[in-house]
Amino acid sequence: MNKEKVTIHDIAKQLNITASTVSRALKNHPRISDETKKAVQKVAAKLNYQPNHIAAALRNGKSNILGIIVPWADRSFFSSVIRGIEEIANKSNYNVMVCQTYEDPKKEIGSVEALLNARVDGIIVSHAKNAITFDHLFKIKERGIPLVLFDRSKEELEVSHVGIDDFLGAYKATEHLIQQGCRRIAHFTNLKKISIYKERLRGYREALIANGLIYDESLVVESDLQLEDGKESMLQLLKLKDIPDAVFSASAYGILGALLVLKEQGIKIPEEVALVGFANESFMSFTEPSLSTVEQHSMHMGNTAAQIFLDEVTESAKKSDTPKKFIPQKIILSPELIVRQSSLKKKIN
Amino acid sequence: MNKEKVTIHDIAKQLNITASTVSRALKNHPRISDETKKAVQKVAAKLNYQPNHIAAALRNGKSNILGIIVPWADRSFFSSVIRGIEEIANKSNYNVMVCQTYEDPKKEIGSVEALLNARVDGIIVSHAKNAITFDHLFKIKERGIPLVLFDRSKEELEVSHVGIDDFLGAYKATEHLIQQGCRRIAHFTNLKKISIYKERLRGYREALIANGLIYDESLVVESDLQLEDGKESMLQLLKLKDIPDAVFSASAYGILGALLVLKEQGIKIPEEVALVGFANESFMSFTEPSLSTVEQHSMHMGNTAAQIFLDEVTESAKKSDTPKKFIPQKIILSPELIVRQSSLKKKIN
DNA sequence: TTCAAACGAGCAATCGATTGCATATTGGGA
DNA sequence: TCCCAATATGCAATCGATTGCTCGTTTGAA
Repeated sequence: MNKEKVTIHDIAKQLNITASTVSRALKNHPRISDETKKAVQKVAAKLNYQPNHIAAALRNGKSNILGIIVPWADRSFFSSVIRGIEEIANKSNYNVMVCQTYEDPKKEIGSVEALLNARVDGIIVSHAKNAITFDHLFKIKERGIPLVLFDRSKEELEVSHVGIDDFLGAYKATEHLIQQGCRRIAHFTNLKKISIYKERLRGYREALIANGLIYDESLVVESDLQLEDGKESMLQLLKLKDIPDAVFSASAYGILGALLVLKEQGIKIPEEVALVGFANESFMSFTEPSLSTVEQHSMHMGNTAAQIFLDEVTESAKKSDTPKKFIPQKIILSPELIVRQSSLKKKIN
Repeated sequence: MNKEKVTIHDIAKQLNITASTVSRALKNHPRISDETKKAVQKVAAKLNYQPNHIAAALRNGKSNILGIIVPWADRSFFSSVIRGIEEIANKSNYNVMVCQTYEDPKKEIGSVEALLNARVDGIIVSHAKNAITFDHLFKIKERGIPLVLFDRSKEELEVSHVGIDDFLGAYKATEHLIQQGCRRIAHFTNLKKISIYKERLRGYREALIANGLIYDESLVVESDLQLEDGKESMLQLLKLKDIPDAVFSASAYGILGALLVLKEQGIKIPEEVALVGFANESFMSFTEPSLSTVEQHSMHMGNTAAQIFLDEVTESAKKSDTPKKFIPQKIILSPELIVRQSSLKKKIN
């Protein structure tokens, strides 16, 4: 029933010492005697004292909260990254605050605002695909708050980033399709301002060329890469005189859309059209046929992003006599091709 | 480059007024002249002033953060609920802080601790299935912080709760299977301490009895209801002399496990075994055949939970001369059966 | 003309933890 | 015995926003 707040002052009063001493005792300050420390701990426990982090945050200028902004928290890619971030952050006593933008640039700006207002100590972002400006991200940097981007990045931002080698992932995927005997490989892409899709497109293209195939623009379909977009794109491809014998989508939901359309039309996968997606969403192993895709090591990506953040805060905590210019880290993880039924024409012996 | 913090004092200095006035002006206090208000707003904008919510939080004793604890944020049920909560909470200027427990009771206790330390203004929880004690939840109540449970509840807690009518959902699902001609209907359940599974089991049982079928314990399989559990449970059922002609699972992943096993064994769905799950995970419409299930109106559940929270904070904000005992609200939403291929033996005309 | 009410803004305390600097106590060496 | 150095705490300011109370001006009604 001790309904309300127990503060260090209450503890101090009980022991006839000051709050300063209590504060130091609780933080195991070397100048406090062991005797006092024990006494303080005992009383703290007895009164069920809970430190007020807000007060500490105000005084210290840090909240021990790490902000995360993602388009969707329920995509398995993003949720794994979040989990990876939490794993590392929690160990260093940070809590995370997750904001979803639902790919809406306005919501993204609002989220940045909210996190900044909550005085988070750092922000990890994978920005909305159709972001128009990046002023809000610049703002974070200007405020001196560590900013780490993952997956989707923006060169101009001069900020740390962790992603996968999108080019390589796409290259591997495309090459795999070629090895399976496909010759007219279509690609679903998104041509907005973010580099990952450009890189995937480039990987696709280079793989074609390296294998003596031509890069045919009519086989490259641009969209938002969601489920419905994937369906439409596939329908569009089916209207061609000469339909493709494979589709490599830069997204998971995109390839799912293709799969649903093909099944509806009674087109055989992978015999007539082979499919490979990008990102390892859980549903991809449950579809019929199961979907080949490019695994992005999302959990590890989260770990890495969190680690970069931690490095940056501890770095900026050091009083830098030499102002030491900030060098953003760019970390590129290696993707892995996961081959499932949707692209396996040949038997593996 | 105005690297650091602009405070109301900086604004005050520029205008030769005091911080009090600035504070009031920004909050549109009636006792401040319009002239002053405009001047303050102008300077605030010019200096790019960002209010420090932490300071306000300390002073006001409220952080405007709403904590959410869920087992998984990437299950579509939970992520929809979270979205529903955010929708309402954001409108009232609350930010949410989401913690995942991964069904681990220890993590759940840690999450409560973390949220309490962050001084959240309320906590909305769907607790871990295998929770052993509920002391941590009691603690929230004792601290006078609004607590709302959703989906999974705990009677003893005397706390507001929003859920669906699990009994009815299960009843409908079971009755539907019976109408489709199934006579030996198995059930996947979880017999831990939470009532939702008990209610679903009861709904299943009552539906059987009401339709003149017997309740056969050997057809009720208990597990953790995850994907692997579903597989094992199905395998177990297949060992019976007389295998069931339908399975109704109290979870989505459980029924998916059943589906995968049945397909592997070449057993036809729904002809030989019909399937119905619970909770509308997105993958359920992509499987082959697509899976029938019970929709829980998750977004609406989130809206409701957030609304209850808002009601409770504004309620407790009123200085209650009459201490007015707290009456927890219990809100039960109505579930909806979604019939897909996995349970549709008869043609619909 | 007079006085109280209405109005606008300032003062200073407060929220709780933290921390640089000052102070008090003790002990040991010269 | 004296003095310096540890050692253990206390003092008071600070972080930034908020708010009850006070004080000086206006304004309008009697």
